Amino acid sequence: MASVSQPQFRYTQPPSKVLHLRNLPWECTEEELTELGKPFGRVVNTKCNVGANRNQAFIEFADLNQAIAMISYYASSSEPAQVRGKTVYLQYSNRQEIINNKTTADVAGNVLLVTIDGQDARLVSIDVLHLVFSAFGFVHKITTFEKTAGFQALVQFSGAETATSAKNALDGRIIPRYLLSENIAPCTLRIMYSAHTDLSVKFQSHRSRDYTNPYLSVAPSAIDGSGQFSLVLDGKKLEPESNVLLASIENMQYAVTLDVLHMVFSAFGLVQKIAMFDKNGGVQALIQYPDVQTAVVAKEALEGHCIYDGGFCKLHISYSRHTDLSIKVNNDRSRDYTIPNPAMVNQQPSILGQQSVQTMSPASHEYNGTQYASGLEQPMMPPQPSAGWASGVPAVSQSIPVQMTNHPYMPPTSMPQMTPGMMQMPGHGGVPPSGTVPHGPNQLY
DNA sequence: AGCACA
Repeated sequence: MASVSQPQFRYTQPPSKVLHLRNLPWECTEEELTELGKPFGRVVNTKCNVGANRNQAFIEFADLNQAIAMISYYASSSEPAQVRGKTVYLQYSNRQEIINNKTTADVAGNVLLVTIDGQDARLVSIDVLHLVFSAFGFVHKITTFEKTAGFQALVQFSGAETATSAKNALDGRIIPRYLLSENIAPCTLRIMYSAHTDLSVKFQSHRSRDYTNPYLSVAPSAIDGSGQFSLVLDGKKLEPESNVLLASIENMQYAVTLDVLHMVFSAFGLVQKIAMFDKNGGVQALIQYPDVQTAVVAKEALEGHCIYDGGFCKLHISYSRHTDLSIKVNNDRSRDYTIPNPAMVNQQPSILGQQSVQTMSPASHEYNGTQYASGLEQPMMPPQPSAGWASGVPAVSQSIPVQMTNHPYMPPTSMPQMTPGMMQMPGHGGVPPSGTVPHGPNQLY
């Protein structure tokens, strides 16, 4: 065998009045260390939260014999040294004194270094962090990053006072469950002071935010393929208002056709163009109005509502960065309604005609995601749109059987005419009498 | 669970 090289660790240390402890709970305080050493002598200095995991510590006794007493005691004790129920391992330190560089982590500042602990720590969004810390004062900026210590965030407050109150209240606590998805494991916050006083946030992104400057440009990485912002700031969408809306459809049990979208969005004003596309396994659409105001009203009215009863085809709407869509071809997925197209008009009703023959039971035509992709099969006829906003459908579409649901939306300014029949539709089943169908968009003009 | 920001 080769000669014995220097062992990485020496298992017997020469005595020192400084003891090295490991396997401590990270919450361990200097007071607890003092308590632990007190029975054996006078503790003159301590240092906790040492090491990358902050689970090591040092205790310095006034006299070497006191340190020896403690080591000897626990060497033969049946009860191990414990802090907060955790067994701690101790040995002589290879240093002779504790050097207490009172730096960053100990000195109160306006910026907190937050470590998020837990299985799913990195699933905690910056918005959740913002919410949690905002309880203690205005949060100026947040940055998040990954280090060896795990998923961390720097949270900037106005001053050390608010930062300290947040630290005192949140250090060691878990993020309230109701702020996280049910399937996310508990996340604990560990908080120290950072040496920073002002974070530099260049972009609004999923990793960093500057709440003092909402109009800071958005990181290119945060803009998706459709030119859409996906950020949220203070619970509000960050993107500026636009005359073009991006609608994504959640829980799409039924195929949503261009015509259904046109009908729904026409309730708030002239729809100039619609483009539908597949995104992340779902369907999204860009809907263009002539002006921003109409789009704002439509967004406010439709956001979060379902096209069909039963929570089907829930709409999520945000503003697009687009102002004018370029529709290259009029087909079942995109349409420019500003350009009269006789050929299209002739093609289009055929789709509606075929679909209008019978209604189907909802179960018989669940959206399977392949209907569009195949290109061979026409999207099947969904049950009639039935959500509250349909009350705003223009009079030309009044043959649509509209049901008033639990959350009827009344457009704040211009409530379109209601025909008596619209109000009198019975039931909430979402399945219309057979033979009813949305009018083709061409009839609106 | 192994020595103090490298």
